[in-house]
Amino acid sequence: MGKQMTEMLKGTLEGMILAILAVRPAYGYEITARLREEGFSDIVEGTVYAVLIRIEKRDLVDVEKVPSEKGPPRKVYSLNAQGGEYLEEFWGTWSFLAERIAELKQHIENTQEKGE
Amino acid sequence: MGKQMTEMLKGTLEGMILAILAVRPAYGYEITARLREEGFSDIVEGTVYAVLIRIEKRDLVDVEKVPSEKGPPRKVYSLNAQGGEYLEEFWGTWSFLAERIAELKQHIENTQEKGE
DNA sequence: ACCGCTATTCAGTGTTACTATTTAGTGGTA
DNA sequence: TACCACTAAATAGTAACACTGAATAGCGGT
Repeated sequence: MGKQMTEMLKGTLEGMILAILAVRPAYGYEITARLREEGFSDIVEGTVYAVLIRIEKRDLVDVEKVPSEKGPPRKVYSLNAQGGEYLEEFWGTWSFLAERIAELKQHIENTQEKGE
Repeated sequence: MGKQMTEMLKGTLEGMILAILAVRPAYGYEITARLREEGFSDIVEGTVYAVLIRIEKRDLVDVEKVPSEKGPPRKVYSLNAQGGEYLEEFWGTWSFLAERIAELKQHIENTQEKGE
C-alpha cells in the first residue's frame, strides 16, 4: 500500500469489512482475496485477520467454524445486530467526512477558476 | 471526537489541512477555528499544530512569522510546489477509497432490496 | 495583580495497519 | 517418502497518527 492509503485505511478498513459482511457471511482468506480484487492490491492476510479478531472481541460479529475441503477449518463471520448498529454509525461518520472533504475540494476548484 | 471519527481522520486530517492551505495561507489557531466551525466541533489546537509541524518538516509548506495585534506572533503556513504535488496525490488516494466505499454501500442497498 | 483571549509547543497515550513469520490442513508430484 | 503449492489462521513487533492535558507566551481590560 502507498503510505497515504495505509493511513487512510485506519478507521475505514474496519467499516469496509463490516460492510462486506453485511452483504453475506465470509471468512478471512476470502475477504482478503475480495479486497485485493477490488483494487486494494497489496493488502495482506495479517491485516484482515487483525480486524476480524478485533470486531469479534467487540461482539460485532458471530463466528462459526466450518470445515474446508482445501485446508484448515474456516472461521466464517457474520454481522450481528450490534454490528449492524455499529455499521450504521460508520456510514454516518463516513458521510459527514466525505461531504466536508468534497466541499474543500470544490472550494479549491472555485478559487483556481477566478482567483477567489 | 467520536472514536470512529478520530480513527477516520488519520490520513485525512493532513490532507484537509493541506487543502485549506491550498486556498490561501493560514496559521494554526485560525485553521483550528475554521475546522471547528465546519463541524469538527471538538478538534483541539494540539492536534492541528502537530500536523503543521509534520508537514513543515516534510517541506510541504513555507512558513512565515507574522506579528499579531492580539497575541504572540503567528506562524503563517502556505502550500509550496512540493505540497501541491502531495495534495494531488492525496486527492487520488481519497477518490479511489471513496469510490470503493460508495460501491460497497450501493451493494448492500441492492442486496437488501431484492435479497440478492 | 488578575483574568480572558490569542497563539504555539510538547510529552505521553491508545489505536490502527503493516511486516514478517509461524502453524495447520489438503492434494499433487517426483 | 519428501517436497511443494495452495488454502487458512494467528501473532509478535513496528511505525504512524490523532488525542489528552498541560505549559508557555503576548496582549488588553478591569
